[in-house]
This record gives sequence, C-alpha cells and structure tokens, in this order.
Amino acid sequence: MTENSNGGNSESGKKLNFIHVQIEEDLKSGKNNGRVHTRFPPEPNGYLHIGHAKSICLNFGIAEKFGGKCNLRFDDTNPSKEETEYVESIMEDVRWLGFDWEDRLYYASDYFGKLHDFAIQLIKKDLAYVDDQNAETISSQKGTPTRPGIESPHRNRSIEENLELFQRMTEGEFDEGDKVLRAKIDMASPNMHMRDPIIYRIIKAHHHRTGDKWCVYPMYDFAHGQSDFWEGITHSICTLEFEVHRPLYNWFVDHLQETDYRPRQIEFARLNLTYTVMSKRKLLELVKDNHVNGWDDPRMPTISGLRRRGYTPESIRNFSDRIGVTKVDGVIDVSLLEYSVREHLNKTAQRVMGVLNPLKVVITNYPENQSEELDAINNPEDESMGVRKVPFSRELYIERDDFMENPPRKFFRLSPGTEVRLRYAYFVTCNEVVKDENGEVVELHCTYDPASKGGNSPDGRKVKSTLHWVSAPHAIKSEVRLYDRLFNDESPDGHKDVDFKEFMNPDSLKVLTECYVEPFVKDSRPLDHFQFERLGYFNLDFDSTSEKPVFNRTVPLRDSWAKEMNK
RNA sequence: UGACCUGUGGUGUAAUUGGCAACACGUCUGACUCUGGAUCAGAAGAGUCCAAGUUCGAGCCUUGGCAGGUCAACCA
Repeated sequence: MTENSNGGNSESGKKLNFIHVQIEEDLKSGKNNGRVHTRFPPEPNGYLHIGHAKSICLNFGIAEKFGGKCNLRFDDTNPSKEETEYVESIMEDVRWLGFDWEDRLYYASDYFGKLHDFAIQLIKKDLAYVDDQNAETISSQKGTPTRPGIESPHRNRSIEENLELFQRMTEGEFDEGDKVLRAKIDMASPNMHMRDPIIYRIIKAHHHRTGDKWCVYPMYDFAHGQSDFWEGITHSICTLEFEVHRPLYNWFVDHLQETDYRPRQIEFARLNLTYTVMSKRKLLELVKDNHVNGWDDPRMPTISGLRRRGYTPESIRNFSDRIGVTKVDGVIDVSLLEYSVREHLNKTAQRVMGVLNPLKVVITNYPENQSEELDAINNPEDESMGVRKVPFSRELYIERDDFMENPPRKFFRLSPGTEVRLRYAYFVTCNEVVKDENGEVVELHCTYDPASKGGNSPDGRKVKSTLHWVSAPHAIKSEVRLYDRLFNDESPDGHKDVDFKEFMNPDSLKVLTECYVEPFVKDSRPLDHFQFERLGYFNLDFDSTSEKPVFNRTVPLRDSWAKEMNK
C-alpha cells in the first residue's frame, strides 16, 4: 500500500542515495551538458566478489537511472598481478548480474602510450623528475603524517636530464627499483599523497595485453583520472579509502588536461558483511592454499561462488538496493543477503520433494508391482508454473527425522500407531517398526487409506502432520552438498587484519550421498533452482562430472525449527 | 600530535525549504497444519555521539568537544 515509503522521489521510484542527489545537482547546474557517464574499473587480479557487485549495481544503476552510460574498464597498470583468466571471469560476472557495457570495453593499458606522453609533458613542465633512490630511502624521506618529508637530492635535476633518464628507463636500460619517475608537488604537504608521489615505475613482467612492449608502468593515481577524462566519465565513483587521493587525482587532471570538463571523483563505503572475508588478497590465499575448491567454490563470497550456490542475479541486485549507499563504513548482516535470495527463490523456485536421510517405508496394503501418478503443485505462489506428476508405489522413502519411535509431546509426525498425510498422496498409518540386530530402525510398515487419495479423507478426519516422500523404485539417487558459511560465528568482520583462517568452519561443507529426489528432476535440467520442501533451497550444480544430479543447498539452515522440535 | 572523512534502534538505510524520527533485516509473541526456514498478525527496541547556542520548534543551522575510519605500497 505504502510503496513509496522510502522518501525518495526519483522517476524510477527507487531510493535516492547521496550520489544520486549529487548528480541531480550537477544536472541542474548544467554540468557536463547534462551527460552522466560512469565506469566500473576492476583490476583483473582476482575474481569479483559481492562487494564488487555493490559497485557494479551502483555504477550501472546510475547510468540506467539517469539515461547515461557506464563503461567497463580494466585497471591493468600492474602486470605482475594481472591475468587474462580474471578478465574473462569479470566480464562473465558483470553480464550475469544483468549489466551491459555495450561497446564500451576499455583497458587502462589502452592508454599506456598517451600516459607515457603525459609523463613527458609533466617533465617538460618541470613537474616531474627521475629519482635514483631505492624504495626504502624514498619512503623514509616521505616523513610521517605529522612530520613533513624531505626533498630528494634528485629533485632538481634539469628537465633535459630527466627527459633522458626517463627515456632510458623506458628503453629498459635499468633494473626494477633502480629508478622511478615522481611528480614534483610538495614534500611538506599535510596530505601524504601529495609528497612527490611516484607516477611511473620499472616492472619487467609480461603484461596480459601489451606483452613485453613496456617495462615502465604508470601508477594508479596517475592513470586513473586521465583514463576517466579520456572516456568522458562524469562521475568517477570509488571507495572511501581513495578520499585522500582525490586532491592528487585533481592535480594530475588539472596539470594535464586543458578543457573545462572535469571528471569528478565521489567516494562511498565499501561493503562489509558479517562472517565474510572480502579482501581479494585473502580470497586468493584460500584458493591458492586449497582451503576451497577454486574461486567459484560455493562457500566463497565471489559472484561465481554465489552463482553456484544458487543465488540469482535478481537477488543480488535487490540486496544491493536494500543496503543503500553512504559514506559510513559499516557492517551488513549476511542474513540480509540470505533474506534476499529466499525472497526471490521463494517466488520462482520449482518445488520438489526430496529425502536427504532416507528411511524406507513399505505400504503393506498397496499392491506389489503397481504404481500411479499423482498431481503435485510446482509453485504454490505461482500457478502458472503448473503441476507435475509424482509416482507413488508400495515402497517409499521418508526423511528419517520424520519418524520417532517414542515421540515427545509435541511431535506430530510419524510414530507407531499414528496417521499422517503423505503430501499429494494418501493418509498412512504406521503399524510396524522393523529393526536390525543393533536395534536401529531400518524400515517401517504402514497401511494407506485408498479413500484419501490426493490428501483428504472423504469422512473429514484430520491428520496432524504432512510428510514428503519419494517412491523408492522411481527416485533418483543423488548427491547433495550442504554448504554452510566458510567462517564461524566468532569470525571478525570486514577487512580487519587478523589470521582469518583460525575462524574457518570445518563443517562448512557436508556431502550426503544417500539422497533421493523425485524423478521429475531428471527432465528439468534447465530449471536449476529448486526448493526441496521443508529442506531449503537447492540448485543443480552443473559443474559435476558425474551422471547423477548433484545439488547445492543455497541457504544455510537456521536452528529455529530444530529448537521448536526439542521443546 | 597532521590532513581528509564519518557519527540516527542490534544491523543497514530514511526523514520535503528546521515541524512530535520512518522503512527493511534481525529478535520475540501469536495464528495458520497439504510439512515452512513460507505466509499472516502483533510486540519490544533509538529520541538521532556529547555540550552549549540560534529558534515557538533542530537529526537537519552555528560553535566547541568526543569517538571511529582512512592516509606514511615502486598495489589498486
């Protein structure tokens, strides 16, 4: 009823964040001739994670909202960390999330030539110099945030000498670390980034695109603003830690570009999630040290991991909208992410009956070698998804937890002498419990009431509970992987620098091999999301090499239901 | 003891030109039995970091504090 309770009043009806407000102001004041152009600029040094999804949704979302454009740009200025595999996975993930950069795919490496020319311009303006000192020395001369730095002895080299040295750097005459090009700004600036920052360094590594053409590479601060400028970016959105870089970003653009147009850097808070490690460095470590089975392991917070876990693009985009955009560095509870999947999957997922921990049930008054097909609803929230046939026969499997020989007071499911409903099928009553020599229950003998076909008895009698089940001879045996959070409840949030591996949850992956699902599943390969009724949300994992279906459970169990049963 | 940024229920986000702080998640309670971890109904929970000031009236304005974050990579 009150659908516009968000206070926003944009055309799309979605919530306005502070960046939207800023853009509206820019638009009103006639900046950039009414253009809005953003970019998503990942470094291809790892797979994208849920934090990047926030940035993707923000940047592409702004373009959509204001009728502008959003570029995809790979910020590949450091060849020692970057790989083509990452480029490809990033493109796949952005597309999967539902965004399109059309023909606007760029690489910072496309600008290496222009950037190099700009470096020379800077030297010619006496705003850059070659420093021969090593990293340590340069670092020690930087001073501290509270104490000014001191100038390099090479700071006042002649323009000619700088030009020559930079040329020789470019030609590969020096080794890595021997020389760098620095901007000549202010060694006493209160902003550390303005104390003669390095703009070019020697790296003798193979670049994933330019190969061995270059051995000097521009630094982020030097390259980023210029790239934005050349692409006509109006709003360059980045995370909070770049706030102190902004003066430098502006300094480079101001000293190198001549028109009035200026891209504008705006910072927002990166996403932190509880129980979730999101630093690329740490995720890389998990992959490299085989703590997980690759970047797309369903326990990973990567977009590819979430995809295999069964998350939908819609659910991630909804999550993104829900968390908003601010400059407050906070921590979001993962339950909000999980809520977002459940919300979407509940509307769209195919319902299927399945048994994870089987207990055999024999319907003693049902004829042998007979079977029949019963109608089951595919999605109670969406009639258009129709119905399917579920085979029923004399031998069934039910969930082991659905039977108790000596039930406590509030246990209404199957126990000796009680009658329950098998969903979509019949009322059954348990008459006999078969045990093995260890006293373990191995089989139940039940009788069914043929008059209760479909799930209701003509005499109007009620049963207290409904079970789901599969027909033993028809069921497909499958493997089910139950994924839980990779990190346990004590794990620190966000990017805090601690030994995060101490907090890994040893039970984060359980593989169950004796599971049975309706045969329906076999014929519905294209439908990869299922809700196993009562058991949670699953998806078929196509990654499996085996012939049998393998399911990943998407949303971890919460214990409220179990708690209820233990009362 | 520098510069920049940020402070609204447990969490996240709102609050038109200053007008009794709203929404979502989470939590708790109840209902519903063709299974819910679903759905529905309800409840608790902040007086907006603090202090002064301006004002009939301040989360929004002013001043001063306090707290937290970021910055000293030849990473991005």
